[in-house]
Amino acid sequence: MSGAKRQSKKQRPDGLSRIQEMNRAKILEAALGQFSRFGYSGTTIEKIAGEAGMSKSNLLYYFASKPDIYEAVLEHILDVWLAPLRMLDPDRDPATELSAYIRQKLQMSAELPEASRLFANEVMQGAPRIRRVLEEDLKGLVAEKSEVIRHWIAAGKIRETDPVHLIFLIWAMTQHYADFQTQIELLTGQNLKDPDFRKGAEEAVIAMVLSGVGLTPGPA
Amino acid sequence: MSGAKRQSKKQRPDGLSRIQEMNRAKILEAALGQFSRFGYSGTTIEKIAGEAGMSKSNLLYYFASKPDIYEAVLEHILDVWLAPLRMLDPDRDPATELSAYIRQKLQMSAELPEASRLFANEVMQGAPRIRRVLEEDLKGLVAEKSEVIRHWIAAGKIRETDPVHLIFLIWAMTQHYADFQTQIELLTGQNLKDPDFRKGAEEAVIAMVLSGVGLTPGPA
DNA sequence: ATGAAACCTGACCAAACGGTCAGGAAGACG
DNA sequence: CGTCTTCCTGACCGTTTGGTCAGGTTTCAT
Repeated sequence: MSGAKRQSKKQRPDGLSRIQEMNRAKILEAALGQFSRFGYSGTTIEKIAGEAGMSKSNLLYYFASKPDIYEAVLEHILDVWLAPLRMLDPDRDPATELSAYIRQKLQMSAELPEASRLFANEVMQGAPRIRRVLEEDLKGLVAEKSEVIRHWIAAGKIRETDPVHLIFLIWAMTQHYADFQTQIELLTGQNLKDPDFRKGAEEAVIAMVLSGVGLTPGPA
Repeated sequence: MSGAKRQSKKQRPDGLSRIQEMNRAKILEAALGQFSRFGYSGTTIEKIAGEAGMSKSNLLYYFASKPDIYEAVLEHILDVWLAPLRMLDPDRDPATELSAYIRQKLQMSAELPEASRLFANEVMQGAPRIRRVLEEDLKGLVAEKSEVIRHWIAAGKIRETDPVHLIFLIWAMTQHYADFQTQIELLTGQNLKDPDFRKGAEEAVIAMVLSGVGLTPGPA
């Protein structure tokens, strides 16, 4: 009767109760940690539950099955993961855009290395659950951004380069710092969370990419 | 009594019988395929046995346990995997050496992508079984080859660059084509086994690295 | 040939895992 | 307060998996 419908609890349409929202978030976070470290098969729902501070039964109250959890985590991450590439702007100059893109990708590797590893894991196993997204969304996105790069080439702003390889190599370099974090730590004692090391990585990747497309590292 | 000891069968000291040699090889190959695709936990010894054309029981006659198989595969691969880096020669010119190194790494990604993926998998899970090798052998090797690069810098042959980042980025770019083979295939329909694509990858990586260290791609 | 060692098999077992279920505790609303 | 829904638990179950074992078959040197 009162004007606005109360939104505190029990909404079927879309919203979740406070408890649901909290617990689902805790589960997804714990699941990301486990799946990224131990892979799909190496992760048990009991460990996820433990990490999320609840019982296995309770976890199964929120997610019906293990595949359900895995897919939820994957979906939850994919958007974030592809966001930086979407921002490549053909109307700004390539040095700025490429530098910004690399910095964003490295930031993600620094702040969400688990996401990078989960994604790598999924792809290495043949991408059984994200084939569709890769074939459709990602393929389209890459085609679109390849066009941006070709546009820069045609305008004489950067050297002739294969756009697709360029994109792959930027992914490779930036994600490497997350995926091989352990190895990097063992060899250097540092990772992207050390500001100095991160700066070194940024400079190394940016220098390589910019000079690779025929741009001098340019002004500070 | 007879002068030379026969070597056909039953030698404890080191050699294996023909049957052992053959079956162990078949197991290791099958295990590489399985572990690299499904990870450690996602692989069952029964599937390995099936792939190797023998029964689970028989496989366990050759390797006492699953960890045993895994470690054997890993060890079997590590030498091959690190070989190219060992060959970096300070006395030859950097353009030749770096190009050759990149080509060798890409060749390995083309011919043994499973090995690359297995290695990546192991490292992503925290390198629990090859920590020692990384901390000792690989760390030493990287330090040694960093010195080579510094030597080139000091001699004015290449631009000032952080040697460790340079090595990481070469690893990243070359191994990416093996580790993310599925994604690359979904996006481009090609992989390193296509001669054209491989050539494109070689050119892209070499161009990027050489210009990254201040060398023009130079003569054909 | 023959006997011993090497090779192989199928039946079996205990532990771990994903998932179910009946029912109890806590929270929201009249 | 009462009651209805949501939230949570522990016991339980079927399957899968790594590994064992007793015994059979092949291989090979003599």
